[in-house]
Amino acid sequence: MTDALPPGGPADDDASAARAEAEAVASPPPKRRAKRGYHHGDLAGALVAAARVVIERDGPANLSLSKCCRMAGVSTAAPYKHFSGKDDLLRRLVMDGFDDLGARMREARDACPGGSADRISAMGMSYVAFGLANPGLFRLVFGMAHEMHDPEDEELHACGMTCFQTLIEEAARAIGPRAEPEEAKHLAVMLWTFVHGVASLAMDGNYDAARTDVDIRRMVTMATERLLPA
Amino acid sequence: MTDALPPGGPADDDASAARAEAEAVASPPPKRRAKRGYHHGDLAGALVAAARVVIERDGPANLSLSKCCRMAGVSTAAPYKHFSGKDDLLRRLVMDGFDDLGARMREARDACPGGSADRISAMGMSYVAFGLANPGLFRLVFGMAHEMHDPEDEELHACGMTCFQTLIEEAARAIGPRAEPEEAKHLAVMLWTFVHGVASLAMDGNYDAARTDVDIRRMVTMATERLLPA
DNA sequence: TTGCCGAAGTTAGACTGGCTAACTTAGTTA
DNA sequence: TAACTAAGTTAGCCAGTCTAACTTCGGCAA
Repeated sequence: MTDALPPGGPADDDASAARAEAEAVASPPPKRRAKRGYHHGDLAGALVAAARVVIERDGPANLSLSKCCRMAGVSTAAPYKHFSGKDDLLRRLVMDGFDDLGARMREARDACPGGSADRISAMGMSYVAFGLANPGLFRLVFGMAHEMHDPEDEELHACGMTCFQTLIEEAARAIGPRAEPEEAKHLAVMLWTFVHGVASLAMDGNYDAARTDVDIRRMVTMATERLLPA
Repeated sequence: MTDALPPGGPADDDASAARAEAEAVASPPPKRRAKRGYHHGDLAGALVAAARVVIERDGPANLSLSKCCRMAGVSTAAPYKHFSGKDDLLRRLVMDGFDDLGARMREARDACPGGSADRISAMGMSYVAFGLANPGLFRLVFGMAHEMHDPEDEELHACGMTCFQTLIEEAARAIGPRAEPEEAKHLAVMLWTFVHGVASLAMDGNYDAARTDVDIRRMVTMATERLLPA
């Protein structure tokens, strides 16, 4: 991969968010002030923050509850007072991830002065930027999640849907006022598919591996234009 | 996800290949005939076959060497006579995966009577079909592999490149005789990106999760047409 | 034919990680 | 201020990766 990401864009926001979270790992927040002795104050939050750090540093496969515990300075049995197990902690991460991603996409859309095509490109870029800034989380959200979570988990499902819905709305606007719901949905799926492909391949280093100079912004813009119905 | 896959197509070939391998797990091949006593005969092959079964049944995250050992009927220390460790076995799977995928793409291309666009669509469909038939392997090949393998591993890299090269050639043919190498490469990346997105989202159940009826064949054909330069 | 050598198994065990049970600590509330 | 409860702790089980040291067996050379 090469460039194509804004130097002060959402990617950096994400990175600094992760950094801020990293600091929160060891120290509880001001509210609910505990003296940081026997009781942590906000262990659940600290574990989530630690997990986000580990997941990016070592990859989702190498995330262990023990590591998170060590980072938070508690025993390995402590998490079970807040989560039913490792999977439950990961579920929390996935839901937060969906929320974050959705927020960034809406931000990108709202900050875009252009027409529908531009807004869709901007949302696409924010999707890709999110993946590149949080590859571990992204993989967790779209990949591993299905291996371990109940497909009937409606709360989790709703988080993902909220995200997708934003894109469907914009696709409907691009088609025009006479857009049929199914048509907009299909267009949204196609656009989503493309940016998801970009994010996945870029993230996993496959563009690098293919030794090809890929200008992500150019490619997303071009694909959006071509995929939108004439 | 819904349909869009040929009932007798490559997906079934893949499935039956997996089944054949499953049978090979416990019994050594005729060559190098061992009496199946102390010595296994082809433990390396049996472990790879077992891993392919487990990876699809339980997901890559839940693959354990121990499980493979149990399936092959050997002790947990036995694999270390053939592989340097779990990662080394996975490396073998990834290389086999690339080889398989490349072979299927070339088959699809050669079996296609139409023009360039049709051939590219056919290759795309075979890529998606491979992902759907071997989701665990696909995830391993394109995802987890980068978490654990040396980026300098040239042998592994070459396996992936062979695959990608096939698509570049076809992209060049689509552009025409005056295609510049970079142009063909960029087109190939874009096409690859789309089908990779399709495979990833379909595989992980995200189309289902989005509660959208997606006709994969139609979408791949349409996207290929639109993404090819007019 | 025999005997030795090496490849391919084995058992035992160190170490890590997930998770539980039983206990302890300390903040809140009557 | 006593008791209740939330949120920690230690100890320990089980599964998994990997190593060290031992055993088995097949093939080859004397």
